Amino acid sequence: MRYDFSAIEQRWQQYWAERQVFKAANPGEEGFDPHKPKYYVLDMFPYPSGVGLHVGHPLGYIATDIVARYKRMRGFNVLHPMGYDAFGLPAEQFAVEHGVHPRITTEKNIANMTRQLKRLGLSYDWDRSLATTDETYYRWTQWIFLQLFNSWFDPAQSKARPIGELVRMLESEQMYVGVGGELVEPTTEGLEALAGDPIGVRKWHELSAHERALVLDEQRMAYVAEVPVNWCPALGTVLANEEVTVDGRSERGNHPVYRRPLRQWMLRITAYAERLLADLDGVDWPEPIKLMQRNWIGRSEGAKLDFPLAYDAHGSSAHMAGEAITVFTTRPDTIFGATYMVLAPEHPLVETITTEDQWQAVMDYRKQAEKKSEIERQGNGNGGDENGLLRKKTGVFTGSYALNPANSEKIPIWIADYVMMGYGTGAIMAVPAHDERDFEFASQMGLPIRDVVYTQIQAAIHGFAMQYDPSPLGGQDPVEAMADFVGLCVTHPNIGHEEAWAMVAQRRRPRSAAEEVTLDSRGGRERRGTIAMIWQETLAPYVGDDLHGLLDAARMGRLIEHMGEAVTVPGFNVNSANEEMSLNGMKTDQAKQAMIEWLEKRGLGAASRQYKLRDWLFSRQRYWGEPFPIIYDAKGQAVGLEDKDLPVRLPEMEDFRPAASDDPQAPPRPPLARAPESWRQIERSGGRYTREFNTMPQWAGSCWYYLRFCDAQNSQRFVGPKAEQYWMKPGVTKRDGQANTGGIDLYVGGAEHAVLHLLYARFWHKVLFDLGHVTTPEPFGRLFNQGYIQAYAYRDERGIAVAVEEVVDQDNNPANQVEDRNDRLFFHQGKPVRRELGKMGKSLKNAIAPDAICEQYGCDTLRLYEMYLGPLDQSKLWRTRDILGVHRFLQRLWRVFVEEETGRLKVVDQPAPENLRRLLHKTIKRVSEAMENLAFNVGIAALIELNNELVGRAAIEREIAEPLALCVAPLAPHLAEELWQRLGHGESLAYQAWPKFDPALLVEEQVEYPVQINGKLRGRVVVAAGTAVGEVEKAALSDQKIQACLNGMKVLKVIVVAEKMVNVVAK
RNA sequence: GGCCCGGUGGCGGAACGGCAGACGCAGGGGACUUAAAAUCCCCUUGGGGGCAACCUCAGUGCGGGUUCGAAUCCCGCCCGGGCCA
Repeated sequence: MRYDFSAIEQRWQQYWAERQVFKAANPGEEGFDPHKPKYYVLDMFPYPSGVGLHVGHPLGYIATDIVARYKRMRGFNVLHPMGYDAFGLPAEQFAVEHGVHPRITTEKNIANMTRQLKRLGLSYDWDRSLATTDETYYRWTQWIFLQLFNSWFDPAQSKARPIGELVRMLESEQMYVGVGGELVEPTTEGLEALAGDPIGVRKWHELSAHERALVLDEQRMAYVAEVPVNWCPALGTVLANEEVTVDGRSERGNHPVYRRPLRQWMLRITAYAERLLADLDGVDWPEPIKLMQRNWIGRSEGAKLDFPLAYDAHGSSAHMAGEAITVFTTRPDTIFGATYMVLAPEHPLVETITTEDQWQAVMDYRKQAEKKSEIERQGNGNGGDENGLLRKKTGVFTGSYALNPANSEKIPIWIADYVMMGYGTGAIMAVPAHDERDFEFASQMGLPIRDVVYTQIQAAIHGFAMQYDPSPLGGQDPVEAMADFVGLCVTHPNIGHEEAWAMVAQRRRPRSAAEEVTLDSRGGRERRGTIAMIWQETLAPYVGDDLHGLLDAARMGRLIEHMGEAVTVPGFNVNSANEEMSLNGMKTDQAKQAMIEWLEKRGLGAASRQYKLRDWLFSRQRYWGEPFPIIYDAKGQAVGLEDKDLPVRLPEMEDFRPAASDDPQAPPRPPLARAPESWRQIERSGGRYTREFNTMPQWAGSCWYYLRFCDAQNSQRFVGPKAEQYWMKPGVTKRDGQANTGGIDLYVGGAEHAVLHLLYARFWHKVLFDLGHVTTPEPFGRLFNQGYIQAYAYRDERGIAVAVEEVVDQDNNPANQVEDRNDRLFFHQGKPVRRELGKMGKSLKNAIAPDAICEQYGCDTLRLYEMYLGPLDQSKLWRTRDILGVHRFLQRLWRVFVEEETGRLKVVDQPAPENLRRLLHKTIKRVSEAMENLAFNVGIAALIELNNELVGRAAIEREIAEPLALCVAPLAPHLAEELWQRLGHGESLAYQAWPKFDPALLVEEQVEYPVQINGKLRGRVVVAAGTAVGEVEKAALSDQKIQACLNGMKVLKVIVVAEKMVNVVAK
């Protein structure tokens, strides 16, 4: 009887399904055991694509399944669910292309993927399965949106609160409303209180109903704003920044994306920037992912300050009086070097400040800038465009000037598209000497470049220039003298410039250790000459062939312009003093601090923190997404629906296509605007309302599915509190021993979701946490990124990928048989193709479906093979040929238990030989460790080793057989169940206790010590386990071979590492 | 350009700072077979030596360093991949 994997796998999959072996009971439900700890292990749920799974997808699913099965055997209540992220662009694009309703294709795709997943024997609790497109699911996505809509972020408490609480604060006059509709705290202390409330501040009861609504809308976590967005006419929708590639194209479909202002729903994720940063410390995630999130949030420390407008000479009118341009800078230490300002073309002040002379040019420029994508605008000069031409910075002078608050200098205000409205304040102070883009712009436009920060060397050159006088040098080469001077200043920072000059002039130099070192590494040459040479080399790029040009530039504070490159590294301030203060000589950090203090004292600015993170653009002009639970009254005021109005169902529509266009100016026309009137218009308490026509982005549904899994059938709440508290309770300690604040014990998925999904989900979770709907501050306690499965792919002469299975080598061998050889040429339909390695998938046409592998070898083999490929977190190459290796292992395992000819069980009830027992316990230890570390490749290797020992034996003892079957169970569950049953057990092994190893059996009776002499292996000695270190040393030294090797040498020291090795240090 | 991750036989990969190459694939040899498949056994990092169980030198991208001892830790490079500009 051979290993009949298809019969075995079918039988056990049926058994598991019929008996609901993997159903997880919730607290309070029948079968729930409150004494067990919980373990929540989750996969990033897939998008149900039309082509189904390839073998790359289940890599993570198999890993989590192994963990789930292992944890069950370890006595945990395991929550292990699966579902589908089924809304969104790709589903809709597919539907559009095939002319079928997305619901139909989505359902079909889900059915197919479920079938594929079930075939892999994954132990999901399928009763908890969901799709984000289910009405019973998106009803709650809409409910969460309403939570956002009906809450505001209270900066005082740094948390979201119900908007009703804000209304009460306004009503009770704990809060007023400012001129711009912003919230203002009543002043109750100090001089300001005596002076009364600031001008323009109003109290709640002074506002009309409409005004009140506007004030509240400004504060909501979900709000509407007209913002510059990424408009993709070809897809007929706007996209989030994260969905736009570096070249300004859509991630889906690679269409051009344009920047234009549109009214859109936004989510106030920026309010959480600080907490999203800080709370990363409480979770156990890969450091690179944390880093990517930190970079994305992009906190920068600096100052916000005002540049007052200068309105004297150029006939600027009185309406500019008192106006100022607010800028944010991370380099307040360089304010003295700000020689001009730049506004983003869209900046609201542009129209105010532009003079008549410049009006036409400025307006023309604005139009031009609008057409460019943000990425085009960002392009810094060193990048070329498609034609290899350098992208030039562009800009126009507005005709107006501002006053530099540090030195009261009048500086010109320009507009340029390299400044973006969406970042900072949409205006910058330009410091060309110390910012690359400003430098480039200034060089191009002929604006002044003033040095205010020098590196050590530059400071020394500057010092030399100030001291320089050719007369005392006699015949000495001035370049040599400068090298001497600079070297002296840099190596002896305490020597003043005058003193240094005096020494150089007299050719006297101190000797020091620093010089010795420099000399030694170069070797040999005459001391003074060598050092001078080195400094001359260092200075060569500064000097060029024009020392006097350099010295003149240095004297005038234009060294950086002379050098042709901005200095952006920290250094020492120069040329930075006014009547009240001086930064000169300060280090950058110190200068920043001093400048901020001065600005604050003068009321010109203050320390400030900025984030790169933008608010989340939440509207899409597509059909296949969650409709907003929002309606508009006759005045266009947005109103949130009530719970009882949910779900807002997607209307049935014949034509759900987006209004795609090639015209960047085409207006967005969401498909829902064409929905039947009965859907678009609703009556409510006598008024007529219109629905919101946008839909939510794909990320919405994936922001909270892990919560729904805890209580997937709940029709009363998005998740029941008991279920949430149980399954989402932080249960793991981080690997550094600190408490974990995240609820999910293990979350496995690809690193491509590092910033998008993970940041959005954390944001929603925190809002829900603040509002009291969930009990942990973070959702994902431990995150693990699995690597990709790569495969060879082939491209023809046009660079188009061709199907792998149609490629052959020069001898007509199928490519996948010889792909790892380097002497092969490859052909597709007679034409040569180029081989490359890439992530397995549709686009490279190198996908391999799991179904065929399951057919040929069984899914236990597939599971094992995927895990055996290598470390889970690394990318690895798929080679179908190698599957045989693990398949043979399972065959041999079968034969260890079952006699092939008769089908008789080979297991005997006798004690096992000592050496086998020891090997078994060592194996249990290795496999257990592998399970904990997700190092399944190593665990499988251990099992293979044990099995190789057993394979020749006529019989196998039960004390070996049973633990072996249990150890195999998480990895190859079907075969393990079959063996377990044949061993005489009536029940599934899914909840059998994981085997324990006996530490006593791991201690060898004898220990072989390798003996090294001076770190080189020279022999071995065998001693009894536990032999004292001194005895081991004696044994090693008296060993014949070691004696021979030590012949004539003097033993200086012997290092004995207990149970490890001996190293003899001899001479 | 900055940051992050990686680089070990023909290949995938093992290896708490302690015997480099576990385990698997491919390859070679053998057994059983009419033959094939399947199965089983042996060999397989490179150079040199030995009839031989073996001996010996080199060796974990390159160059330095720390250490009794480095694939592993540190510094500087090179190459590949990723993220951000």
